[in-house]
Amino acid sequence: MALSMSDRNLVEPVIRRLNALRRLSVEARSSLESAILEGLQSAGSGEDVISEGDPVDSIRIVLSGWLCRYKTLEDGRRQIVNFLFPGESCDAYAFLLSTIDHSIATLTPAVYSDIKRARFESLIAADSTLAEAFWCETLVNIAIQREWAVNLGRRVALERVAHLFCEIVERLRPVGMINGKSCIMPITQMDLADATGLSVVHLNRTLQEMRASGLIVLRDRVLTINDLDALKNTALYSPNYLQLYRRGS
Amino acid sequence: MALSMSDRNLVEPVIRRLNALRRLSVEARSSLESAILEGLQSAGSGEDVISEGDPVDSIRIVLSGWLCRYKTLEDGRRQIVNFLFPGESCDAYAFLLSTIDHSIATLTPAVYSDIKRARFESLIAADSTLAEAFWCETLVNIAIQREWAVNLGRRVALERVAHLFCEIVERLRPVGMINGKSCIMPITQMDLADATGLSVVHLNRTLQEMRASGLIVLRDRVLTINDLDALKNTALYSPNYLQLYRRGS
DNA sequence: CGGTAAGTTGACTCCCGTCAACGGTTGTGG
DNA sequence: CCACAACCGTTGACGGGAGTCAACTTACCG
Repeated sequence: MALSMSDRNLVEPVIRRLNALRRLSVEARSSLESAILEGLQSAGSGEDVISEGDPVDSIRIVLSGWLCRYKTLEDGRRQIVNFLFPGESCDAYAFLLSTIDHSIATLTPAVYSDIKRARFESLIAADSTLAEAFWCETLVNIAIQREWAVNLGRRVALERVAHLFCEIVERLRPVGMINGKSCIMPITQMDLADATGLSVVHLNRTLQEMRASGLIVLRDRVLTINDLDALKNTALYSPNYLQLYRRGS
Repeated sequence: MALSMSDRNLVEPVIRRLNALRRLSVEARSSLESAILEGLQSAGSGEDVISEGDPVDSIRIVLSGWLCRYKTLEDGRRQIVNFLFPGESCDAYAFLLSTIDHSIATLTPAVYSDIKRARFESLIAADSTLAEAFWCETLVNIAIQREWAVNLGRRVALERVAHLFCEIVERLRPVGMINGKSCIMPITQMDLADATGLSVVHLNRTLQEMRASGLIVLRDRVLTINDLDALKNTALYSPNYLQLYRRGS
């Protein structure tokens, strides 16, 4: 696959994200960039990137598009347990276990990099800071996962959807995907329902309610939040779990 | 603190658990045992071991008793996001981030070991297999966390409680805390409610229903499951996420 | 013996799921 | 160019699962 300038632009948020977790050396950054560009993949919308039970032998890094981790019950009920946004990596180190316990799918057309285990291991062996940065990302992911449990277990529908929107905004911001008070919301209401543990019908009604009260504007796949503090208040949102700041190395 | 034979017996499940994730050398096992015995702590029931926002500078390993990870909303709603059973470790490597996003509390009187960061780092630096074993535990924890999201988001009350019981049994079994078809259930219905995202009243009614249909026997803090397969069926339980088997090293 | 925590039950309410129908948009093929 | 299907969003009607409030019992403990 030929490299283009736009590919390079896609890689930049990945580096920036990891660099925010652990300051990376110039060499680490460039070797990471090379590895990412080598494994470039693209996928259409609604495709499984990896399925529950598959053996894990590579890691993936999202460059553009939205993906999700999800699990399904025997009878078809689906729960999205997390989103994967541009700049985020999936399952670094997951190959330490034998198989994967959940599936990952694209929710939009997406570009990502698939880095084989051996390649990844040599990458992190050469630079312990890089290894730590990936581990930090994993740890932040557990924290997000915990907050999702709180969201699903203890918030009512309105709070739940509000909280999800707050989190999405805060996760998209550092990768430059927020324009002023708006961002693109490229997924369906069914996806949002599966992420919040609601039925599609009730999710739709909750969105209506949020529109009516002026909490959000959502039209033509664009989400606008005029008063983010108000949204955070109704969500009982507390940002500390996202660890959006750097720890002293 | 003087060492006793019973302390040694408590450490054994920890070693066994980690050894199941990665085969440990004799030296690794004994150095781990020493580190654990050095940091021995005990706590009464209902005590916070670490609170949300605290800086993290040590890891903890549970030797006896039940603990939980939980988060609370401003208005007091509590969600237990995971349990910590004997043999399990909390937050190995969590010090890579700055502060902890949730609290950990004892649900029963407990004995655990508190190993300082420096001690832990020298331990794993000396043996990479040990380091990997701890990472595997962390990865299994994420998988459990994901399954909890599914449980809270997509199962109804009866399925939810049934699933929790299945998981508890499968996690207690490898550390020898299942006697035949029974185990001790040392926590209150409020704890179970907070773990399943239900109100205490509704959890109580769900337990009644499970008792009436013969799915469980729960009396005097003893849980008996006569037909585990039946329980798993009503829970839509799929065990793969617990990774209870060893991967080829 | 009083006080507190845990478990249980009834009554009532309402949030949310289910079922169903309808409109708008997109894309596709005849 | 139009018919048709498929997908998505929306709305109404209805029912039931789960929350809330409150009272009562039992056990335990100082």
